[in-house]
This record gives sequence, C-alpha cells and structure tokens, in this order.
Amino acid sequence: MRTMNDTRRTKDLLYEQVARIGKAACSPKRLELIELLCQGEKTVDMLAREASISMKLASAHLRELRTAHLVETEKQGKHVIYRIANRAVADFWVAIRSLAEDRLVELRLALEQMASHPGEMAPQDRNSLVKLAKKGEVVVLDVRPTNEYAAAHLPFARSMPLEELKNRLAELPVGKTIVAYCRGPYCLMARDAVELLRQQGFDALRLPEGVAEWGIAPVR
Amino acid sequence: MRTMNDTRRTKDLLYEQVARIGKAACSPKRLELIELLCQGEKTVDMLAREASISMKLASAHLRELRTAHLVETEKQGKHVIYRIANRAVADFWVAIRSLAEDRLVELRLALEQMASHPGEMAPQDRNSLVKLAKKGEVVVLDVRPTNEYAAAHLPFARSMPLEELKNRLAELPVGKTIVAYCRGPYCLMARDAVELLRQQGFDALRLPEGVAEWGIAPVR
DNA sequence: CTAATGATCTAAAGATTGTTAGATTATTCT
DNA sequence: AGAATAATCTAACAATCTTTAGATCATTAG
Repeated sequence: MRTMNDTRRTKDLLYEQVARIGKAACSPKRLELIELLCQGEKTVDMLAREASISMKLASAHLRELRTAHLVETEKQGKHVIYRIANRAVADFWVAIRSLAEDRLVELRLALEQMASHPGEMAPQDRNSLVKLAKKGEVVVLDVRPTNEYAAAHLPFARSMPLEELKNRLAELPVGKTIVAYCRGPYCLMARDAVELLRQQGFDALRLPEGVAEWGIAPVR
Repeated sequence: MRTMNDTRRTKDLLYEQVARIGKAACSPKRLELIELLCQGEKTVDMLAREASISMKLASAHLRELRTAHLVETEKQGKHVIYRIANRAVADFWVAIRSLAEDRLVELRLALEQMASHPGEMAPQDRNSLVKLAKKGEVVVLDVRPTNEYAAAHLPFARSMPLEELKNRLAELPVGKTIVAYCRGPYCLMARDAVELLRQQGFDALRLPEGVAEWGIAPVR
C-alpha cells in the first residue's frame, strides 16, 4: 500500500536533486567559472585571476560545482586542474543564458549597449561563415589566450590573443573583412579587438558566439 | 578610454542577471511550481495544494518566480491566475532536469527505483506512438486532472483522471495496450494508474514524458 | 453592509550561503 | 632539509533566503 506521505517524500527527493543544479547556477561567480571552464581546462589560480576573485573564494565556489558534479578535477604536480564534466554542462550554460536573455529586459538592454559601440556581426548561420573562412574571403580571429585556442577553436580560425594584437597588426590583410570572436557574448575581448582594428583602418566585425555556443566546447 | 574596472563591472552585471534565473531554479518547491505551471495555468491555492505547501509560502515562491519574469499573472475575480511566461520556461525545466539526471547518480537511482515497480515504457519515438494511437492500436490515457488535459494534451490521448479511473474501468478495452502518462517523470499519477490497471488484468504501460517534454506545454 | 475567501505584504525567527582570515597539506625548487 | 607555491580546510561573521505568523487588501457571497 502506497501512502500519500510516501509519494510526497519521493517527490521532494527528486526536486531536491534537480535543485542541486539550480544552486550551482545561482551565483554569478560560479556562472562565470563555468563559462571560463567551457573554454578549456584551467587551474584554480588561473580561474581566480580571470574571474577577479581570491583563490580561496574560487576554491570554495569550485567545491560547490564539484559537489553538483558539474566539474571534475585532476591533480598535476602542485596544480589542480578543473574541467567541465561533459558537454551537457556547456549546453546548460548556453541554455540558462538564453532563457535569461529571453526573459530579462535588463540583460537585453545591457547587451545592446555593449554591442552598439563596435560593429556587431549580423546573426549569420555558421556554415556560411565557415565557408567564407575556408575560401579565405574573411579572416576569423580567435582573440582568447593561446591555451584556450589550443583546447578548441572555430574551424579555420587563427589565434591572435588580444594582448598580442597591437604588435601583430602587420600579419593581417587590409582589404578583407576580419571577424573576431572570444569566449562568448559576455566576454569583451572581441569587442576590444574590433575597436582596435577599426581604429587602425581594418574592416572588423565581432562574432558574439564562442566555442560553447557552437557546441564545440572542449571536454576530455 | 575603457578601464579594466569598467569591464569588470559590465561583466558582473551580466552574470548577475543570468544568476537571477539560477536563483529561481535553486529551490525544490519553486521547481515543482514551475513543473505544475507547465501543465497549464493555475491559481495560487491550486498550486499550494498540489505542491503540499501553505498558500503563504506558495505566494512567496511565486513572487520570486515573477521577479525573474518566468511566470505571469492575471487577476480573475478573487483569484490570481499564474502561468509560465512562454514555452522557453518549459524547455528550461526540461533542460535543467535532464542535466541533473545526467550528472547526479542519486537522481538516476531514485528514478530507477521508482520505475522498476510498474511497467515503464521502452523509450519509443514520439511519432510511432502517435501513429499507433491514431490507428487505435493502443489507448493513450491522460490521467491528470481534467483542466490540465483541457490546457494541452498528447495527440489522440483520452482524459481519465487518476481519481476517476477506478470507477471508469469499463470504458477501457481489454485486449489493447494502454499507455498512461501524467505530468512527467517526477509525477507519480501514471505509475499509480498503471499499477491499478495491471491489477485489474489490463496490459498497461507508463509513458514517463508529459506535455513539457513533448514541447507542447500550454502558453497563452 | 458584513462575513468569508483568496491572495499579498510586512516583520521576525531560523536556516543556509558567501566571504574572509588563519592554519594545514602536498608538491616543487633550491 | 627548508622555503615557496598551489590549493584546501576550518571557523567565523556577514549577508541572504526560507518559512511562519499576523495584519491588510480586494472581491464575492449572503
């Protein structure tokens, strides 16, 4: 015989488990860490530096992500390397972000303001961009750090980290359109790259999507 | 001139907005309310009763969901009717649940234990089930309350709420397979319906998916 | 009009998190 | 071995959230 209370307890248990994922996603800093890990594996202090928090705090947040089984660790020498558990985590990051953009006007406004400065690329389908890049009609620049490029990058993209860009302008073609991308729509490196390129007379556009949005986030 | 701090503040703002969605999804009861609303619009006290919480608490949780713009309200007489803001909310509920099932062993175990009792339906593709139902080779039963059936239901499904099932067994065919579904994998009404039907000698199976999983959640 | 119902608001207690500091561990470098 | 580095653990305080109770408001029924 199944009682009402039995059913209640079972249900509570199920929703509690799902809420563990929600809890992992309810802190801005944890979301930022997830996005960083979508670019490739990183050590705790790399993550702390890039998210502008202390290593202690990063460690505490990563612990939360680990108990929710969203990230995995591996010890290498005196470093601990974190990575997302699998591609489903990257997909979830894209999904929650897109729901947030769908529902929250404030977020849409902030993004529009951000994008209005330099040339935002018209939403174009992926295949046609890849085709153009393959034929050499546009140059796709990956302006993230080299290790992130090494972990995964868009097809036919060239690595040119934002910090090096200023000194490597000579490598770029003058007539062609240059498309810069970085970690995704919340990362401002591609925006700054486009700003710099335009000041130098290049025809530059920003592609707001990164590897997570293209579904090619690196997983071991 | 853009400063480092500027960039930081902009980023923090973006992640904070996304975290508002995470916060809405970090309480088990709020998740349950979202799932209930995926079945169709409901008043506060309907929601409170079905989620086994007080109306005050339900109201407080719904307030949170409303500030995250995941649900919308409409006043009708002395009732306030809640509904999910759009289909993207139902999709998100399915997405977070599926990530939880992917990552959390505890959840998979709990679901297996739940499912092992009655006959769980083999994961079958949707079109083939609809075809069988259309041809009348199986009977698909929607065992949710009638108002949820009215809001949206699977193609060719017949409404037969769990509470009425016992008294309406005569309406069911003896030779055919009966497929029962309810609100989704975390709802136990279909499980109980299958248990009852099998005791009565019917060939019954549970379809663990509901309208949210089929992408036909009702939205106004 | 008055009473009852459905829902929200406010305030407060209790529980859970976020954040920081200090101590501790494991590993590498010298 | 001793110092330095990377990371975690523990404990504590601050901040936030959950939950309940009491008061309040709007609407309907009598």
